[in-house]
Amino acid sequence: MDQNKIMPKSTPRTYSRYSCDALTLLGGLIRAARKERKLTAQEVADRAGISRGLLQRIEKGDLKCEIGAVFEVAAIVGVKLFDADDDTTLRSHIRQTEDKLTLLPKSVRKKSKVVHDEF
Amino acid sequence: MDQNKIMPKSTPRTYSRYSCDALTLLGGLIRAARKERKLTAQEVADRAGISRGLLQRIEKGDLKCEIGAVFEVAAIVGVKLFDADDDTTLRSHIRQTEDKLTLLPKSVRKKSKVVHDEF
DNA sequence: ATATATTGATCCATATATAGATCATTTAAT
DNA sequence: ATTAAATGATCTATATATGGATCAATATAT
Repeated sequence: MDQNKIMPKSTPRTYSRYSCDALTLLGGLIRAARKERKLTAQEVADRAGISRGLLQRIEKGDLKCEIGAVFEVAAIVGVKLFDADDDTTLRSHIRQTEDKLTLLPKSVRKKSKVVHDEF
Repeated sequence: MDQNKIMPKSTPRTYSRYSCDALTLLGGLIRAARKERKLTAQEVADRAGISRGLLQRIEKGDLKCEIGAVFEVAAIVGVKLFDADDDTTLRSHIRQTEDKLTLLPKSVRKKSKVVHDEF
Protein backbone atom coordinates (compact mmCIF):
# COMPACT_ATOMS: atom_id res chain seq x y z
CA MET A 1 0.00 0.00 0.00
CA ASP A 2 2.72 2.51 0.65
CA GLN A 3 3.89 1.64 -2.82
CA ASN A 4 6.58 3.39 -4.72
CA LYS A 5 4.93 6.73 -5.31
CA ILE A 6 7.61 9.31 -4.79
CA MET A 7 9.70 7.04 -2.65
CA PRO A 8 13.34 6.77 -3.64
CA LYS A 9 13.79 3.10 -4.42
CA SER A 10 17.47 3.02 -3.54
CA THR A 11 18.94 5.03 -0.70
CA PRO A 12 20.88 7.93 -2.19
CA ARG A 13 24.62 7.78 -1.87
CA THR A 14 26.25 9.84 0.86
CA TYR A 15 29.51 11.74 0.67
CA SER A 16 32.11 12.81 3.16
CA ARG A 17 32.56 16.39 4.10
CA TYR A 18 35.95 16.31 2.46
CA SER A 19 34.61 15.29 -0.91
CA CYS A 20 31.89 17.89 -0.84
CA ASP A 21 34.31 20.64 0.05
CA ALA A 22 36.86 19.60 -2.51
CA LEU A 23 34.28 19.58 -5.28
CA THR A 24 32.81 22.89 -4.24
CA LEU A 25 36.27 24.41 -4.34
CA LEU A 26 37.05 22.87 -7.68
CA GLY A 27 33.77 24.05 -9.15
CA GLY A 28 34.41 27.55 -7.88
CA LEU A 29 37.87 27.56 -9.34
CA ILE A 30 36.55 26.51 -12.70
CA ARG A 31 33.90 29.18 -12.68
CA ALA A 32 36.36 31.86 -11.66
CA ALA A 33 38.76 30.80 -14.38
CA ARG A 34 36.03 30.85 -16.99
CA LYS A 35 34.93 34.34 -16.00
CA GLU A 36 38.48 35.53 -15.95
CA ARG A 37 38.89 34.43 -19.53
CA LYS A 38 35.57 35.96 -20.46
CA LEU A 39 34.19 32.74 -21.80
CA THR A 40 30.47 32.16 -21.82
CA ALA A 41 29.05 28.99 -20.33
CA GLN A 42 27.86 27.94 -23.74
CA GLU A 43 31.28 28.38 -25.30
CA VAL A 44 33.00 26.25 -22.71
CA ALA A 45 30.26 23.64 -22.81
CA ASP A 46 30.59 23.39 -26.57
CA ARG A 47 34.32 23.03 -26.47
CA ALA A 48 34.03 20.36 -23.81
CA GLY A 49 31.35 18.58 -25.75
CA ILE A 50 28.83 18.81 -22.95
CA SER A 51 25.59 20.65 -22.34
CA ARG A 52 25.36 24.00 -20.65
CA GLY A 53 23.32 22.38 -17.92
CA LEU A 54 26.09 19.97 -17.09
CA LEU A 55 28.59 22.79 -16.94
CA GLN A 56 26.32 24.51 -14.45
CA ARG A 57 26.36 21.44 -12.24
CA ILE A 58 30.11 21.12 -12.52
CA GLU A 59 30.64 24.72 -11.47
CA LYS A 60 28.30 24.14 -8.56
CA GLY A 61 30.40 21.23 -7.42
CA ASP A 62 27.85 18.52 -8.07
CA LEU A 63 29.33 15.23 -6.91
CA LYS A 64 27.48 13.17 -9.46
CA CYS A 65 29.09 14.38 -12.65
CA GLU A 66 31.32 12.28 -14.84
CA ILE A 67 34.83 12.89 -13.70
CA GLY A 68 35.91 12.97 -17.34
CA ALA A 69 33.63 15.90 -18.08
CA VAL A 70 34.94 17.79 -15.06
CA PHE A 71 38.55 17.26 -16.07
CA GLU A 72 37.85 18.37 -19.63
CA VAL A 73 36.29 21.58 -18.47
CA ALA A 74 39.06 22.21 -15.99
CA ALA A 75 41.63 21.84 -18.72
CA ILE A 76 39.73 24.12 -21.10
CA VAL A 77 39.43 27.00 -18.67
CA GLY A 78 43.00 26.50 -17.55
CA VAL A 79 42.60 24.92 -14.16
CA LYS A 80 45.42 22.45 -14.09
CA LEU A 81 44.89 19.91 -11.38
CA PHE A 82 47.97 17.88 -12.08
CA ASP A 83 50.37 20.05 -13.96
CA ALA A 84 53.24 18.03 -15.36
CA ASP A 85 55.68 20.73 -14.36
CA ASP A 86 54.40 21.39 -10.90
CA ASP A 87 56.35 19.07 -8.69
CA THR A 88 53.83 19.19 -5.92
CA THR A 89 50.99 17.79 -7.93
CA LEU A 90 49.81 14.38 -8.88
CA ARG A 91 52.44 13.64 -11.43
CA SER A 92 55.24 13.94 -8.95
CA HIS A 93 53.18 12.03 -6.49
CA ILE A 94 52.88 9.22 -8.96
CA ARG A 95 56.61 9.16 -9.44
CA GLN A 96 57.04 8.51 -5.76
CA THR A 97 54.59 5.66 -5.79
CA GLU A 98 55.16 4.30 -9.23
CA ASP A 99 58.14 2.21 -8.22
CA LYS A 100 56.12 0.72 -5.43
CA LEU A 101 53.51 -0.15 -7.98
CA THR A 102 55.94 -1.86 -10.30
CA LEU A 103 57.13 -3.95 -7.40
CA LEU A 104 53.64 -5.19 -6.84
CA PRO A 105 52.58 -8.51 -8.38
CA LYS A 106 50.54 -7.66 -11.45
CA SER A 107 50.94 -4.07 -12.42
CA VAL A 108 51.57 -4.12 -16.11
CA ARG A 109 49.97 -0.86 -17.07
CA LYS A 110 48.84 -0.87 -20.66
CA LYS A 111 46.77 1.99 -22.00
CA SER A 112 43.93 1.25 -24.34
CA LYS A 113 41.66 4.28 -24.14
CA VAL A 114 40.56 6.25 -27.15
CA VAL A 115 42.00 9.73 -27.18
CA HIS A 116 41.07 12.64 -29.36
CA ASP A 117 41.36 16.40 -28.90
CA GLU A 118 44.83 17.78 -28.59
CA PHE A 119 45.85 20.18 -25.89
CA MET B 1 17.55 -1.25 -43.42
CA ASP B 2 20.68 -0.48 -41.42
CA GLN B 3 18.55 0.01 -38.33
CA ASN B 4 19.86 0.32 -34.83
CA LYS B 5 21.25 -3.14 -34.35
CA ILE B 6 24.51 -2.74 -32.53
CA MET B 7 24.95 0.82 -33.70
CA PRO B 8 25.70 3.34 -30.99
CA LYS B 9 22.78 5.73 -31.18
CA SER B 10 24.72 8.68 -29.84
CA THR B 11 28.36 9.26 -30.68
CA PRO B 12 30.41 8.41 -27.60
CA ARG B 13 32.02 11.31 -25.84
CA THR B 14 35.69 11.97 -26.52
CA TYR B 15 38.32 13.12 -24.07
CA SER B 16 41.55 15.04 -24.32
CA ARG B 17 44.85 13.37 -23.80
CA TYR B 18 45.31 15.42 -20.70
CA SER B 19 42.15 14.16 -19.05
CA CYS B 20 42.95 10.56 -19.86
CA ASP B 21 46.45 10.85 -18.47
CA ALA B 22 45.34 12.64 -15.35
CA LEU B 23 42.74 10.02 -14.58
CA THR B 24 45.12 7.16 -15.26
CA LEU B 25 47.58 8.69 -12.87
CA LEU B 26 44.98 9.29 -10.24
CA GLY B 27 43.67 5.75 -10.53
CA GLY B 28 47.16 4.36 -10.22
CA LEU B 29 47.81 6.48 -7.19
CA ILE B 30 44.68 5.24 -5.54
CA ARG B 31 45.52 1.63 -6.24
CA ALA B 32 49.05 2.04 -4.95
CA ALA B 33 47.78 3.67 -1.78
CA ARG B 34 45.27 0.92 -1.22
CA LYS B 35 47.89 -1.79 -1.62
CA GLU B 36 50.26 0.06 0.61
CA ARG B 37 47.67 0.04 3.35
CA LYS B 38 46.89 -3.59 2.71
CA LEU B 39 43.26 -2.96 2.10
CA THR B 40 41.26 -5.30 -0.09
CA ALA B 41 39.21 -3.91 -2.91
CA GLN B 42 36.07 -5.07 -1.17
CA GLU B 43 36.97 -3.30 2.04
CA VAL B 44 37.54 0.02 0.35
CA ALA B 45 34.46 -0.37 -1.79
CA ASP B 46 32.35 -1.03 1.29
CA ARG B 47 33.72 1.95 3.14
CA ALA B 48 33.11 4.15 0.13
CA GLY B 49 29.62 2.76 -0.29
CA ILE B 50 30.27 1.59 -3.81
CA SER B 51 30.58 -1.74 -5.57
CA ARG B 52 33.84 -3.53 -6.09
CA GLY B 53 33.29 -3.26 -9.80
CA LEU B 54 33.15 0.51 -9.62
CA LEU B 55 36.33 0.61 -7.60
CA GLN B 56 37.99 -1.45 -10.30
CA ARG B 57 36.98 1.13 -12.88
CA ILE B 58 38.18 3.99 -10.72
CA GLU B 59 41.58 2.41 -10.24
CA LYS B 60 41.76 1.87 -13.97
CA GLY B 61 41.15 5.55 -14.53
CA ASP B 62 37.77 5.23 -16.17
CA LEU B 63 36.62 8.69 -17.20
CA LYS B 64 32.96 7.93 -16.77
CA CYS B 65 32.78 7.45 -13.04
CA GLU B 66 31.00 9.77 -10.68
CA ILE B 67 33.54 12.25 -9.48
CA GLY B 68 32.07 11.98 -6.01
CA ALA B 69 32.83 8.28 -5.84
CA VAL B 70 36.39 8.87 -6.98
CA PHE B 71 36.96 11.55 -4.37
CA GLU B 72 35.54 9.34 -1.63
CA VAL B 73 37.85 6.52 -2.50
CA ALA B 74 40.81 8.83 -2.77
CA ALA B 75 40.12 10.17 0.69
CA ILE B 76 39.69 6.69 2.15
CA VAL B 77 42.99 5.35 0.89
CA GLY B 78 44.71 8.58 1.81
CA VAL B 79 45.26 10.22 -1.53
CA LYS B 80 44.72 13.87 -0.79
CA LEU B 81 44.09 15.81 -3.94
CA PHE B 82 43.56 19.15 -2.32
CA ASP B 83 45.24 19.06 1.02
CA ALA B 84 44.25 22.01 3.12
CA ASP B 85 47.78 22.40 4.38
CA ASP B 86 49.55 22.07 1.10
CA ASP B 87 49.82 25.57 -0.23
CA THR B 88 50.28 24.42 -3.78
CA THR B 89 46.99 22.63 -4.06
CA LEU B 90 43.48 23.62 -4.83
CA ARG B 91 42.66 25.20 -1.53
CA SER B 92 45.37 27.79 -1.85
CA HIS B 93 44.43 28.27 -5.44
CA ILE B 94 40.91 29.02 -4.40
CA ARG B 95 42.11 31.62 -1.96
CA GLN B 96 43.71 33.47 -4.81
CA THR B 97 40.57 33.40 -6.87
CA GLU B 98 37.97 33.59 -4.18
CA ASP B 99 38.16 37.34 -3.92
CA LYS B 100 37.75 37.62 -7.64
CA LEU B 101 34.69 35.47 -7.30
CA THR B 102 33.15 37.61 -4.62
CA LEU B 103 33.64 40.62 -6.82
CA LEU B 104 31.63 38.99 -9.55
CA PRO B 105 27.94 39.83 -9.93
CA LYS B 106 26.00 36.98 -8.42
CA SER B 107 28.25 34.79 -6.39
CA VAL B 108 26.33 34.21 -3.22
CA ARG B 109 27.52 30.72 -2.44
CA LYS B 110 25.06 28.86 -0.28
CA LYS B 111 25.63 25.22 0.43
CA SER B 112 22.69 22.90 0.51
CA LYS B 113 24.14 19.44 0.02
CA VAL B 114 23.59 16.60 2.43
CA VAL B 115 26.76 15.54 4.15
CA HIS B 116 27.39 12.46 6.22
CA ASP B 117 30.54 10.50 7.05
CA GLU B 118 33.17 12.28 9.10
CA PHE B 119 36.81 12.29 8.14
C1' DA C 1 51.12 -29.52 -2.54
C1' DT C 2 45.93 -27.99 -1.38
C1' DA C 3 42.89 -24.75 0.23
C1' DT C 4 41.30 -19.97 0.67
C1' DA C 5 41.06 -15.32 -0.51
C1' DT C 6 41.47 -11.72 -3.79
C1' DT C 7 41.19 -10.04 -8.14
C1' DG C 8 39.80 -9.31 -13.24
C1' DA C 9 36.27 -9.60 -16.40
C1' DT C 10 31.64 -9.96 -18.22
C1' DC C 11 26.60 -9.80 -18.26
C1' DC C 12 22.04 -7.86 -17.06
C1' DA C 13 18.45 -5.07 -14.75
C1' DT C 14 17.68 -0.86 -12.89
C1' DA C 15 18.70 3.54 -11.14
C1' DT C 16 20.31 7.77 -12.73
C1' DA C 17 23.03 11.34 -15.22
C1' DT C 18 22.75 13.89 -19.34
C1' DA C 19 21.06 16.56 -23.45
C1' DG C 20 17.83 19.56 -24.93
C1' DA C 21 14.06 22.46 -24.51
C1' DT C 22 11.77 26.07 -22.13
C1' DC C 23 11.09 30.11 -19.26
C1' DA C 24 12.31 33.71 -15.79
C1' DT C 25 15.83 36.44 -14.22
C1' DT C 26 19.86 38.88 -14.45
C1' DT C 27 23.68 41.13 -16.74
C1' DA C 28 25.82 43.86 -20.49
C1' DA C 29 25.50 47.04 -24.12
C1' DT C 30 23.55 50.95 -26.54
C1' DA D 1 15.39 53.04 -20.61
C1' DT D 2 15.44 49.29 -24.18
C1' DT D 3 17.35 45.68 -26.21
C1' DA D 4 20.15 41.62 -26.47
C1' DA D 5 22.85 38.23 -24.32
C1' DA D 6 23.91 35.23 -20.61
C1' DT D 7 22.57 32.76 -16.78
C1' DG D 8 19.73 29.94 -13.36
C1' DA D 9 16.27 26.73 -12.86
C1' DT D 10 13.14 23.01 -14.04
C1' DC D 11 11.20 19.28 -16.82
C1' DT D 12 11.24 14.94 -19.88
C1' DA D 13 13.16 11.26 -22.75
C1' DT D 14 16.98 8.73 -23.54
C1' DA D 15 21.54 7.05 -22.98
C1' DT D 16 24.35 5.10 -19.69
C1' DA D 17 26.68 4.16 -15.25
C1' DT D 18 26.15 1.25 -11.39
C1' DG D 19 25.19 -2.83 -8.39
C1' DG D 20 25.13 -7.52 -8.10
C1' DA D 21 25.92 -11.97 -9.68
C1' DT D 22 28.95 -15.20 -11.77
C1' DC D 23 33.21 -17.39 -13.23
C1' DA D 24 38.17 -17.78 -14.29
C1' DA D 25 42.56 -16.57 -12.96
C1' DT D 26 45.75 -15.21 -9.76
C1' DA D 27 47.64 -14.58 -5.32
C1' DT D 28 48.17 -15.82 -0.36
C1' DA D 29 48.38 -18.85 3.25
C1' DT D 30 48.84 -23.36 5.55
